[in-house]
Amino acid sequence: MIRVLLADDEHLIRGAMAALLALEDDLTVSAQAATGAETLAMARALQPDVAIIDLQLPDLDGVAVAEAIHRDVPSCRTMIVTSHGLPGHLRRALASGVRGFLPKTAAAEVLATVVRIVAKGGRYVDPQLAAEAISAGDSPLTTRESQVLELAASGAAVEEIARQAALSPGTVRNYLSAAAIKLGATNRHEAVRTAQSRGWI
Amino acid sequence: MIRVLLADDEHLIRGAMAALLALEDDLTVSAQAATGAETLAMARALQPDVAIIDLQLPDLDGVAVAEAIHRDVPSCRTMIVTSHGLPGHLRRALASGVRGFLPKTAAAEVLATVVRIVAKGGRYVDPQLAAEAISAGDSPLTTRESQVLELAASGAAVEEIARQAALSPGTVRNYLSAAAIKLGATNRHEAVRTAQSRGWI
DNA sequence: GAAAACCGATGACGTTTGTCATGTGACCCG
DNA sequence: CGGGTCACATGACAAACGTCATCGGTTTTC
Repeated sequence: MIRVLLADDEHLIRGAMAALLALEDDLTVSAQAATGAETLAMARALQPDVAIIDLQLPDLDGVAVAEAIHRDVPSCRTMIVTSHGLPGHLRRALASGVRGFLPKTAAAEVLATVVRIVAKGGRYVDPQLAAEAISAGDSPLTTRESQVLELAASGAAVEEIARQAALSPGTVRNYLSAAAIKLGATNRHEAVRTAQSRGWI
Repeated sequence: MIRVLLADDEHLIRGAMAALLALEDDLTVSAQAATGAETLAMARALQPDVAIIDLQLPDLDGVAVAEAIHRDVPSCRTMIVTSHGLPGHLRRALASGVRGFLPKTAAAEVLATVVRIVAKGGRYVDPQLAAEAISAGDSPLTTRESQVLELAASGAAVEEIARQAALSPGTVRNYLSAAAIKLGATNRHEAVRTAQSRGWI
């Protein structure tokens, strides 16, 4: 029997997925969590075989939770499910040892299959997403460009960004300009949207 | 037996919700749809008792689908489920005759209950969301302010917005300025974010 | 029928951006 | 050790933006 930990902040969805998994004879949902901290605590306490983690959790990023689980509960394999299938997220997830990556647009039937594959130590990535991730390539932005662009994502003015990043306003504008050029955008806001759509910030 | 039509573009979620509803003896999921057009076609063909519609569908807005169903299949009651519980959406939905409104953060147990209430002709709105909708109030933006702000949401420049809205650039700036003031924002981008967070655009 | 909104436009103003040239210092790699 | 990349900064200029005053026309409302 494969023991599953289910983490998703949307209660309705979490319950629905539990119902879906309950249909399988060889799987059992032994715990559910709504936040990253809760997920981690339950993984430690119950040592499940597989943790299914939503990428968007209120406190922590799903990938960060997975990383923490790998560190604290090495026997527990992890897989990510997400609404927004962004190449950047997939890249980050795989780099941190996540074994399964499934967009919520995937067929309902595959969920149990992927859980079994992951439980056995295998890997599964949604084929379409994998293709996108390969064709999208890696982020062309430097560390600082990413950071500044991330701060710009909230719509803050240059001065505000400069304060938060402890940089001079002129430097901030340079970084934003460089990022926009690399992303083929005509201004910072377009650049923010592009970077977000590829999961680079 | 209450016959349910389930519409959600995320296959995994749709399947999971179907599994959840299948646990109830008095409910049956008679059809599933992934797009607005599909939903409408199935509602016409099968005349279900209740349609559960996700707010975000690839082609049409969930509320628009509900409206079309009310027109074409008056016997079918509708309810909306959504990831983002925005007051503006709730307002729009209720105005167009939707009888149930549930954020996906609601408890899984209530789903079947709400379906039964709606099937009987009753209404159900998530209490927390209702409170937010009341306290948030209605949009202070005029038609044109909303429209221009919506175009600005994509990060387009004033000239681009002016072209798309068939307005002069100066007029666009006036509307954006007025909208920003009404929303207490210091620039258009902050205004866009504020308006989006309240479901006003 | 007047007042109050809203729509659309223009011109002017100061501020904020985007862009470019240029410089310094740190670090890594061949 | 030298070249390349990155981080950070400054100064300068043109373009875009935010704001305000003001105008005329329509619709809604009291």
